[in-house]
Amino acid sequence: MSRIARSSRKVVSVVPRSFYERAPDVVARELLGKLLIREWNGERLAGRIVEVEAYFGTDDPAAHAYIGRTTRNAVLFGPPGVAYVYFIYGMYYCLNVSCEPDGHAGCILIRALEPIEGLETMAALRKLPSHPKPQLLTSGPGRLCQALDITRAAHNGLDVTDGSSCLRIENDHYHPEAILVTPRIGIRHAAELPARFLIDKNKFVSASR
DNA sequence: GGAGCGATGTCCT
DNA sequence: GGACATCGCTCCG
Repeated sequence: MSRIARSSRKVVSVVPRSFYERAPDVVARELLGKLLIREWNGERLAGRIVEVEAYFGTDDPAAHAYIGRTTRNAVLFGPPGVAYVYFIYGMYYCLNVSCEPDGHAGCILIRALEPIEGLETMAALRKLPSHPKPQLLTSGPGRLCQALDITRAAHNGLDVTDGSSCLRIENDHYHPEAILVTPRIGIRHAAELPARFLIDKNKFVSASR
């Protein structure tokens, strides 16, 4: 059985572009459990994606793509598997990944991670004391961008399907046991649409308001 | 532990 | 000029 024991250690690989070339709700559900990797000053920061939201294209009143293509949201209309980072409320960044084929808008908002590697560095980047409650590190879209030092200037337009990218998404073949679907959080328009996906019973999903 | 609110930059009308 | 896919701090029970 040693042969099985060896092969049970699955290969970790970057999630390919074809994964993102589909509808936002499909991609969102399947992104749960994947790893977000950030190479920061030679250190590897990593977290498991435990909460996401799907944003559709020009038909979705809550989506940035709703108003049509502009300089700010151009990434959404480009190829899939690209980071869309925007600045919100004068203080925070939010990380999305574009999906749908090139020319069609759509994205996934990464809302929460379960921190896996580099927790002390994340705490420092969040300006929290050493050994904080880990839930404070990456539970929330603004928080996780701060914890991984993700900014619009550095990361908007970055290819997350490139294995050499400082920001990428990998698959270690973890499968969530149960997934919950709820309405999206913090939006005015189309607030009733069930497009928020989260891993059931995971302690690192963001608190809803 | 929950509701209320202020901070603050960027984009679009 | 106003909206905004947020967060952390108050104040109150």
